[in-house]
Amino acid sequence: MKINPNSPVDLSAQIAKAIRDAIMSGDLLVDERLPSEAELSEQFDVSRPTVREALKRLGAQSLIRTQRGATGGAFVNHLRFEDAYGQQITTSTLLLSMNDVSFGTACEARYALERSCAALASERRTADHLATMRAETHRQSQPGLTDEAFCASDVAFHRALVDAAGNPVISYQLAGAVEAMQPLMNMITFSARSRETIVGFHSQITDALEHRDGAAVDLHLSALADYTNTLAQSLIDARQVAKANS
Amino acid sequence: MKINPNSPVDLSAQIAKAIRDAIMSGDLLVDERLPSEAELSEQFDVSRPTVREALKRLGAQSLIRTQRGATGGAFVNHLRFEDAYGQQITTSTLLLSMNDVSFGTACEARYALERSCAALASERRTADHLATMRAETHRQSQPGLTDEAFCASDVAFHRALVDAAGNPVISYQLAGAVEAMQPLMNMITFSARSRETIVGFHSQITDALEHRDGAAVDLHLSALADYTNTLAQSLIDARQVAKANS
DNA sequence: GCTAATCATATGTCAGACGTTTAATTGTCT
DNA sequence: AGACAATTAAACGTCTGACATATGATTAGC
Repeated sequence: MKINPNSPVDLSAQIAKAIRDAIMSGDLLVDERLPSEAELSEQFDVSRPTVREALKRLGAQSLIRTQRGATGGAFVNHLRFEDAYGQQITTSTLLLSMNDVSFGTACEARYALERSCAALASERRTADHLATMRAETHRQSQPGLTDEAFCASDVAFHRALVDAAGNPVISYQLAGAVEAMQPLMNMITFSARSRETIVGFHSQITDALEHRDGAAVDLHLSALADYTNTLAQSLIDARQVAKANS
Repeated sequence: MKINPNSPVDLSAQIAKAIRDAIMSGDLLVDERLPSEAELSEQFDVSRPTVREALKRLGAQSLIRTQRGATGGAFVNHLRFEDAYGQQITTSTLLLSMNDVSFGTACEARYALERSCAALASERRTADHLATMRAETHRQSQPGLTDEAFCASDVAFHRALVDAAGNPVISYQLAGAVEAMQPLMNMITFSARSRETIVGFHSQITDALEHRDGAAVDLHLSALADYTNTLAQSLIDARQVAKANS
């Protein structure tokens, strides 16, 4: 746990790494209080601002939380799945937008992962999950819905499907896959007619889930994936044609 | 994007959020240079240390990178999949260790997600993937291998399987699922005999992949999942019995 | 014994300064 | 003119010291 002032790496980065390692190795337990900033700056032989920068780094990763006041300080954070969702979605969104992942690749990943919970969801789905999915499907059939609201509802539908698998690890992993797709879907304005088709798929999926027919859920998900991909591809082709004619 | 000095939220957190939003909305493009720390502190009407804390937060999420020197500054980072792996693994590991996820739940998630790429991997696997998997399987059959090295090789085997699907989004998502399991697996010391069984499964999976038989890959993965889960369950039961007798 | 004022502690923020890195500019020599 | 060396300027990295603010603990007073 040594800090090298002559390293090309920032002191605050070294300190953050040292503390992070201590947390991951179990040397620091959940809810345990770290030494105060003044004490840390003495231990690491750096100034308080440097320690603070290190703590902010850890805070950005939700590894610690800070509290002001007499009994305050930095505490090892109990990382919860809900806390990790947001970061997962942020990272996934940026990865997709910055690495020119094709719509096909993203779509393939999303549905491949989502299909993996079809069987589990069929086993464990509750009436609540079905109700949510039906409510969202109904919302999607409303005529006045904006494209944004439709996409949000679409995401909510698939979230319910994933959550129905009853496995928090899967829900966490798929949060990025499902929700990061929304910006990509927003790029393609679905026509009113395609909405009807999607609503149809959603109804079929929900029906299959109600009958606990995992194979059927998988089948309809695959069909939805194919439809989405084909639709997107045709729009992309149309754009290229328009571009070539201009 | 206004900063409220009277908010209960830290100024540095507000500034970080403002810049993060600008990056995610596309107002700041990849490799674009942010204003210098001095300029930012003037724009947001805060001191330079506060701006720096905000920048460290963003740096911890790999959203920006900083460069010293005359043409230095903070630049919007081109987030790459490889950069995101590490954070994904760190977060997944902590989530598993802090939320007393049962071995069964973690195992179920891991294999459910991994099976989702069986079909794709069968289509796209190259000779390279097969070679890696066979090499790792062979390494696992060496008698002198430590438990740690065995687990590392196990992870490498499954990484190759996932990468064979040829979809970077899937590889990224499964990095956490596969690699975060390693600490959990380390907790259970596999006997020499169970190693043989696992090597057998690995050989079957590789064979199926070589014949591009996705269904068989899926089948053997399921069998491996069942075996792992049963083995772990029996060890946990044995511990409880020992505990009750002590 | 209970409430209210005080105190101590620790984080949040600021101001100013100096060191270090790095690239561009300038200057000199060939 | 061209190549190399010295200077300069911009920007981040770090330090010192201070004040503000929040909050639990202590103490004083009734």
